[in-house]
Amino acid sequence: MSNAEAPNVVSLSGLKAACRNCSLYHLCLPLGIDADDMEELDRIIRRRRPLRRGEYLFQPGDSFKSLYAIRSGSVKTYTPTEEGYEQVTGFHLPGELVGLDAITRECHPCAARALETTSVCEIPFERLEELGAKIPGLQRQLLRLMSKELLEDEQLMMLLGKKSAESRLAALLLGISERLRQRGFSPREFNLSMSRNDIANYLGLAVETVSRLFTRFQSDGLLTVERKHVVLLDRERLAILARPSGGDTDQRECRP
Amino acid sequence: MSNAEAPNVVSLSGLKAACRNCSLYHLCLPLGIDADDMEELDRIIRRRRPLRRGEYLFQPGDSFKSLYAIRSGSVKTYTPTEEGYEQVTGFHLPGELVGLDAITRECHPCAARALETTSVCEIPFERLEELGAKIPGLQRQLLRLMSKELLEDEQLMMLLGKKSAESRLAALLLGISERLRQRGFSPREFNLSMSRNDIANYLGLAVETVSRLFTRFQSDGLLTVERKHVVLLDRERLAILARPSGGDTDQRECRP
DNA sequence: GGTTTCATTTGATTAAGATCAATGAATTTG
DNA sequence: CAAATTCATTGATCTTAATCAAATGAAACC
Repeated sequence: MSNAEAPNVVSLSGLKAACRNCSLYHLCLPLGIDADDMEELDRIIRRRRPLRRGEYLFQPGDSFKSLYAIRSGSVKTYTPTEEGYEQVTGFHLPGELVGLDAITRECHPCAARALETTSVCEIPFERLEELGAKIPGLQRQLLRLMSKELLEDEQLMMLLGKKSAESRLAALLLGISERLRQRGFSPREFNLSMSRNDIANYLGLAVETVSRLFTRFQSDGLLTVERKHVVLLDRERLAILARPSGGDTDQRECRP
Repeated sequence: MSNAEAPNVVSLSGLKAACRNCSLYHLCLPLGIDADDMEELDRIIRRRRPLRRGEYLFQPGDSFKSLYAIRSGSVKTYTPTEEGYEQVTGFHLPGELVGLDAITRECHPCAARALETTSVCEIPFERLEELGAKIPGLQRQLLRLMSKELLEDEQLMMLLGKKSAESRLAALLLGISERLRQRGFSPREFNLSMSRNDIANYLGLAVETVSRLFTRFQSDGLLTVERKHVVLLDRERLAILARPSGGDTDQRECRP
């Protein structure tokens, strides 16, 4: 996954800010943040050396200082449960923010770990808040991003709550595909940077089940998969699979 | 569930604002919002006639204008999926905010429906944002609340993702218990305002399974249940059940 | 008050996915 | 490069919870 070219965005030419190349930029700019504000935002952002696979962005209990925007690569977040086990809570792709769940407690409830070589921008939260007071659009955008995150979590809950193993994996793949598409990557063909184990853990399935599903999906002509590399051949049919398999819950619409 | 008495809060006496009696108040006040600001906040809040069981606070697709704070009663949120089915995404108790997931899209992705007679405060979001610009503590508190919501969703995801039916129900009961406790209600004894069907739907289980589990929990001496009324007799043991039942995922801690 | 309707409980059977066990491929390490 | 280790796949069996079916209980309606 290389950096995406910026599609139609208003006059970037005068902007020397490095944010220009950040996918997050596309999320901010359309919402009333102009070039001047953008530069100001850019000034508070810290760039860091890229993380290598397996390195931590933060660990549970670390005090919350910054949000992180993924520029390239990918990250998994997970919470260790009692005695060594862990539960993967999310995979984060370029252009996404990590660390939002730490704001309440002022310390990170989960760990964030690079799944591959990953570069991130560090956004010191205090400075972001100060800036937010000056730039109303930014404040609003931050709330919006968090709201979006909530929405995505809800969708995942729906997935985990109800559906068959098949639906879960189909929905995960389509979800990743869609997120990549939104950022200008190919929605059809991509590399799964996470292990089968991570996927299984995330979806609440056994590794073996995930493996079998990939095999089945492939022989059904839905996709091809080789190791990490996936090509979605029939997204339509995958979308059908991703839906509640049959009669889920029978609460038809009733009146107030 | 009747209204809770306010526990130790700083000099309320001079405060004529109705927010004084709202559980949400306890969430706002500790975080740097003083009495004056509070009055201002109070002025933008609209009170509405109580909802009866089954009435909607909003429906999917309704345009997003306001957040709602539950004052008493309870609400379920759910998203209708294709063709009549629904997925319950949350139960909301007094003192909790509903509607945060609508900020991104400016329209509600889910429905909110009263599970019993419920009174809410309507907080027009535009006005709240304006006020947020003036009162830095408020802005911060709003982010904090959203972050908290994210955290709770993550915890639920962990629940749904992985665990046995037993763990799920135990965790739900303990979760409700804890939320009630935080608001000054009894954590030991309460009424489940939602139907078994809602519980099953929320937890991703069949109704029959939920019913059997209640029966089993009761005969194991963990709780007593009669219709809606639940008494948690052994929260310790419930907490053990709520944990990942056995070897979940075997990813031991490895080095960076 | 009695009937209809809906919610809940209980039992019997079935199916989906977990677990156990083993092998094969790929990456890392010395 | 070979050995070691991790990761992925495949097969066989077992467990859990879903599904099917029915009965009972509670509440709403006329």
